[in-house]
Amino acid sequence: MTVRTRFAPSPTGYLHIGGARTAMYSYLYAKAHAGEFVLRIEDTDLERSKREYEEAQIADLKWCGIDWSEGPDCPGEFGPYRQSERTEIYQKYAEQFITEGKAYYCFLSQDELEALSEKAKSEDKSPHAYHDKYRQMDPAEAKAKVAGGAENVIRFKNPRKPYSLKDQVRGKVSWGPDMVGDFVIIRSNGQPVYNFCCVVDDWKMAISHVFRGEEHLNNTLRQLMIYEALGATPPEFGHCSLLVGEDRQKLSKRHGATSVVQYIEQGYLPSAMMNYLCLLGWSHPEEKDIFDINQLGKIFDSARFTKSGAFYDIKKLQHFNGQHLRLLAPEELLNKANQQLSSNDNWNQQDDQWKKTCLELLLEKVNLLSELPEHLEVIFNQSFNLGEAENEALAWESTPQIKAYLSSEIQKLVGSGVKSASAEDFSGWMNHIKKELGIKGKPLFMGMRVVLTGQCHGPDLKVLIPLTPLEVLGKRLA
RNA sequence: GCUCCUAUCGUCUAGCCCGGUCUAGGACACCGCCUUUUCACGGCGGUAACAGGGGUUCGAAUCCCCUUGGGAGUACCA
Repeated sequence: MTVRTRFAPSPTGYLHIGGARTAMYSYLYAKAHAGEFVLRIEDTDLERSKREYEEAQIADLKWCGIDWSEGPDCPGEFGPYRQSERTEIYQKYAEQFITEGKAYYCFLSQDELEALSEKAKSEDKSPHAYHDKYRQMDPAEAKAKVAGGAENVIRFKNPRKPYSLKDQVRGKVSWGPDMVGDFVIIRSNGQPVYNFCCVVDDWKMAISHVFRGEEHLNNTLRQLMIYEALGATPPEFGHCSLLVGEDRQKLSKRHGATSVVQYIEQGYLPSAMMNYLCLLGWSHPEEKDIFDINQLGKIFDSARFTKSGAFYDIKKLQHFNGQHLRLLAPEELLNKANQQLSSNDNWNQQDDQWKKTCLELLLEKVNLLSELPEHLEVIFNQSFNLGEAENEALAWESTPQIKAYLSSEIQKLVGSGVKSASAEDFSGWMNHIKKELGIKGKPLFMGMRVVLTGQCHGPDLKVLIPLTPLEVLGKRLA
């Protein structure tokens, strides 16, 4: 049997990092088993679903490096891949359930429903205890009522018996007979409800393995009932641990940046993002931490999922990003940096050789590409705030000599029409200061640094100075 | 309330299924040292955990029970 997994987002917002993670797990699992991965859009909530969100989520998924062989944008033999385009299918099975006595029409109004829930609650019963008022109604009578135009929903007739499941991550999970009531499968507007269409789709699309967040664990009970009513064999389920915030609650917008777009904008690398997310709820058999998820291959199997919720730690993500950044090939790094710095004139005016040298110099200082502009300041900044350490270095008696010498040297170079100093120029200056002025050690290095950059620390001077325009150097000395 | 899930350093986790090799390993963060005549990168080292209580056993992080904590679900959302 071919392994077929799927990711089934609702287009009601941007792709969430938790969604990206389960999508990745499903994708990796399919890849590990030479299977197929499909994308299905769950847009049965007409009010909240938007086509623009569907497009955005597809773009975000692609950015993550996740690819599918079937989906709304590349239909296969199991289509259509949008639930809003599959209503007749759901309708058909709902009607089948009615004729088989596995579901029934319910005419409870919203108000009645609320009153019934209140009543159940006050009697210390489950809220759904009285939602089955029409369960025993004569089917012919109900049908006539529907034909007469009475507003109705279709409720599934709970078999009221225990169910259990062998979950790929949780092991055996079981439920007692009255955890849920007779739940709605078709709304009064004719639209099917999640638990129903999810099952018919997973079944009709021949999905073999379902990986999703733990918040769906209890839904699985309802879904198991529907599989049974359909006479279908349920897929394997794997309910992954939740991503949580600092308060240990399910990650949501109030915890900060939770959409993958936000990380795209902040200049994170997809490889780092996926690597980090992958390790939040799964562990590498060889305890590797930095890796390319696409090289995982057969290593990715469901046995290594973690059961408890994982705190989403941006600090650690940043570390992963830094690691992946330093692993990038120079060409690739240049491309990414060009994207990140597309509006930075100082950067755009330079040639590729300059940029590459510069990146090599600055890379060790950043975890994020978006930190590059501030580090570029050490090259282009013309005014600066002197701190305590800088003032101290400027007050050394040797520093004014260095400053005077360097000023005249730079003046000379400018006069000769050169735009920047060469590495030879720089070592020449250093030798002169050492030999002719007799300054060495800390006063030499720190003196040159503070006079040329206005700071006591920063990147390697002998690489930095040739990158810096003489014009800037001149202004700083003045 | 009810149902389900869950519990190893501050955080992510390895180990648990198949008890002894665990004076519990790695990573982030933090601290120190080395490297760098600066900062960072890198290297080395340090602080730091088996929720509690009962069993079972010669022996338990590992098996069983209870307690406590945390989370999720309880919709005509997904």
